[in-house]
Amino acid sequence: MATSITVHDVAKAAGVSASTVSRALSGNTAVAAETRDRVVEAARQLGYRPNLAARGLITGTTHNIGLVVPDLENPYFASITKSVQSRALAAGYSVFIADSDEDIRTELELVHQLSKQVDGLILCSPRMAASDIAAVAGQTMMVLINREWEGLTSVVVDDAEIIRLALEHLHALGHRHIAYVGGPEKSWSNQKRWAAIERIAPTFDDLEVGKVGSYAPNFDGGQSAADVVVASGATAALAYNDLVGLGILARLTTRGIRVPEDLSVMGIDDVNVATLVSPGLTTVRSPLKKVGRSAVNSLVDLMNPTDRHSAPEDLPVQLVVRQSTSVPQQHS
Amino acid sequence: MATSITVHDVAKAAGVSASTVSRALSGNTAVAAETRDRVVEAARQLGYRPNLAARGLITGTTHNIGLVVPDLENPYFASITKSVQSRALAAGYSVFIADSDEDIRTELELVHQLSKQVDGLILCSPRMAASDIAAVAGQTMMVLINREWEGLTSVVVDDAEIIRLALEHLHALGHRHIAYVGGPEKSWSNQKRWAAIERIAPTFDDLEVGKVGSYAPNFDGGQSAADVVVASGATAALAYNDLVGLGILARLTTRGIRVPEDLSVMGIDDVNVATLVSPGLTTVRSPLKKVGRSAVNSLVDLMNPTDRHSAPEDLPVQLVVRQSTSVPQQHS
DNA sequence: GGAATCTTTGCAAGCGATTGCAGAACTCAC
DNA sequence: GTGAGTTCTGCAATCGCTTGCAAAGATTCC
Repeated sequence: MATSITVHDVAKAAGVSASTVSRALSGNTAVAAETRDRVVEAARQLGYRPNLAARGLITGTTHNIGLVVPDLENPYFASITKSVQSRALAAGYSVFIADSDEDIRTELELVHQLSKQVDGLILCSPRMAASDIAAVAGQTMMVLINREWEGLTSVVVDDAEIIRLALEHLHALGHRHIAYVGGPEKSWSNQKRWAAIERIAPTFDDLEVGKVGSYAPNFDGGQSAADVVVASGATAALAYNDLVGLGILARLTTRGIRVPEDLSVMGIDDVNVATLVSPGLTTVRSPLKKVGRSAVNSLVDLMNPTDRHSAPEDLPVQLVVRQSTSVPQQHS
Repeated sequence: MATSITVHDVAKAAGVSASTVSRALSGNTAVAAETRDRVVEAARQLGYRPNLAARGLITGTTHNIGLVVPDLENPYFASITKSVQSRALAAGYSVFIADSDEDIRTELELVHQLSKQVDGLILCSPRMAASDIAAVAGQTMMVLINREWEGLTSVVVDDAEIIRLALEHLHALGHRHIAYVGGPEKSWSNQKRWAAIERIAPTFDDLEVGKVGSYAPNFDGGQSAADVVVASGATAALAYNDLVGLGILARLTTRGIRVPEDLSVMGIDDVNVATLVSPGLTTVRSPLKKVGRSAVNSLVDLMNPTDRHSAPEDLPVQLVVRQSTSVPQQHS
């Protein structure tokens, strides 16, 4: 591989010193117009691109950010990742991606690996211990998604409102016994959602919401949960997220249990696969694109304390009714 | 933010020089066992993590790689991304992610931005012009996925075999008129697949395969294509990929056209959402996880020319029959 | 015991950029 | 023509780390 060209090459070509090249290209300091043109032209001809590592060494800023997610194949995180990447590009940052594969150890490892080569980190649905988060936060700028921690900036969707919308919908349909299919115990969102249920369920007349196990937050988890849901006698299932909902749907179909006639099923998030299935999955939509964008904005604000801060976006959730929920029928 | 600790801090703490710290921690040069222990202990206590940018500056290697994909929300690329990330981590590399959003300009822009801060690049389904690829390849180590270019390493699944398996399956069921629903014109895979069809279709008795338009390689693209497929009079549709297949499925369901009774539908790739729908989508599976892993392995080999090269993996494709294909029925 | 060899360590240079400082060149006014 | 004030540019230091070289100390061998 050809050894890449440096400021010195450009300097030589333009007949100036390296410092002049630096100044001419950065534009921070005054350089004679004629000189600048000569430098710019030389740089263009040689195809010069500054070595960002070297620059970072001296300026102390890499213009890189890191994003840690539990599972890239989960469309929920794929959407967030996509919007983070897109917004970061617009803001002049490159992004390191790290998939912890739902594993706490891996997550921590990745965070450490990344923390030294980025200006800031976005942790999405982190499972790691609060103490570890705090430790890393002391060294690196950090924004949390779907988790809060004192003193740290975070972007969270309103879990309580999600739950309220979901319960309201099911209750309005006439359901009085609902099973909540829980996600990972360590998941902050899962905890928040269950807490919201315990708080909000009593506000509805005659509504009983039971919790069913803890399952992996994906299709397989839903499949595992389905039979337990059926056995619980509930007339509706509210899944931790859409993938779990889809897993339940699939398993029920296999068993010949009709949705929504025999059992209503709801997801949460409205990831883009929720529309693909039939019956379409009723769900509560989280504004994933906004979440990612907002996280980057917050992080950029954090990293450039001098700039004017962008106003925090609000993150509205919304009930999306499809075919997987209906009025409960009497069991035979 | 606390200024991070350097070799010098560790050196002072351990009562040695910076160079000794470097040697003790890297293990490349002999260091007295007792000294090493002291250094390691000091480093551990201080939580020292080397500044990789600084190291990269001198060793000329960043231990970062870049991955460019057209669409992270597409489960096909999500799977590849996940396996690339995972394998890269195991090999000691961090990965930059770049989503070009199917746009050639963005893709080129991202490649340039990344090329200066990585040891190597993986380009997944690049749409960019061959000349641009060549230009970048001159500066940065590079591995291509789903595209070939003279002199460059690439990882490709056997499109001809995919097509052969698909046509064989549909022909065996009795289909004689098949519609191929094309993906993006600039997509190398799409070109290869259609070329394979033109070559292989004639080897089957009495088989006619027509091409239907060019559609976005996603769910929406499939929905757009469905009506045209129906109008073409084909008894089976072979989609450019699973998402297009799912889009077709959804649109047909909406129109009340039964699958597979009225029309058989096949996808390609077997992305992990293909199982979620009913009827399940018949498809030809590409070994996505292996593709990602293999790309990283090749890139690592390229970047470390001295090491023993890993044997190239073979990437077997496989027909997966689900419920979306069957014997064609006579039209009323 | 002394020369030769080996091991261990520190000094200093340098990776590719940025930037404070100071000198050179130029302008302008008196 | 001289001094003051501007502009522009180069020197040299620096960021955090690695590494060639050489010196110092330890060990071996005759």
